[in-house]
Amino acid sequence: MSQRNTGVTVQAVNAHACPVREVLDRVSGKWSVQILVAAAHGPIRFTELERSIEGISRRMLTLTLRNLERDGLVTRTVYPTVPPKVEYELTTAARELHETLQRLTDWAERNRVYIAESRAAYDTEHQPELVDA
Amino acid sequence: MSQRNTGVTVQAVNAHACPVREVLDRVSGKWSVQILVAAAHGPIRFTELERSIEGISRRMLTLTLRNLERDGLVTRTVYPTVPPKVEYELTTAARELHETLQRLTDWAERNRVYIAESRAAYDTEHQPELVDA
DNA sequence: CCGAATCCGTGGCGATACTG
DNA sequence: CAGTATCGCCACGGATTCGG
Repeated sequence: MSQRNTGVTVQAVNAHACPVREVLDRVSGKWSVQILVAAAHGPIRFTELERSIEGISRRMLTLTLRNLERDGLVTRTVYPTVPPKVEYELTTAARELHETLQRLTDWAERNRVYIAESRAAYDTEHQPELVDA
Repeated sequence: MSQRNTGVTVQAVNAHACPVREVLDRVSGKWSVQILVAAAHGPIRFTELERSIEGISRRMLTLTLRNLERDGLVTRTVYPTVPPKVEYELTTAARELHETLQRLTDWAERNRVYIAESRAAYDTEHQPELVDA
């Protein structure tokens, strides 16, 4: 729909080039991963997510969930009870993604110290402005 | 601590919690991954990177390289020749990261169609604004 | 050839308030 | 309980210009 997309905004241009970017774009959000992790154990309710994630706002929780749902990574189930109840659950694709992300976690933990030291070293040499003056 | 933590800006709060975020934060940049990929084959010069990446500006190439260098992911070697020559090379840590990222690529390629369809389906149901008015 | 410095637009995200 | 709507900040990144 809508032939006149004046913007095209990356997507078509970039998407084909590198599939990694595609993944990263949808995981690089500030909260996406934490939601995936929090929901990894099984179906979880909105408020439970909100409390288990610490620091997330209602707004961002909603937005991120919507995006994940849109990408087919979570399913949203509404129970029309008296106090509304909504459960979110990871799809198969998301669970596979979650596993893959754990490889990254491993890497991060193995290299965390190394990176920290690298930074420290770099910052020491390249003193911000030390204008010895 | 922190008398006036008007912002605190993530970091201290988030860093410890999830190592994945740490990785993502330094890979989520628009160009980081592409640089890692481009430099995966071996040492590569600044201008070579600039041309092989397509669409990157000099500024972003420099900035991203600096960050990667700071994190100990690339080494920067300057040859004080007449026309300056600078080569960038991945460190061991970066090469391991690069491998890990390929798992993500695999996932992306396996689920690319699924995601596209999910999006299409979602966008069809949740008609943007169809305000039938 | 390899950068650094400046200006500026875009959008991700937080804070707050309102709804069914 | 589970959202939606509105606002405003600011980091990311693009364009351009200057320098060794």
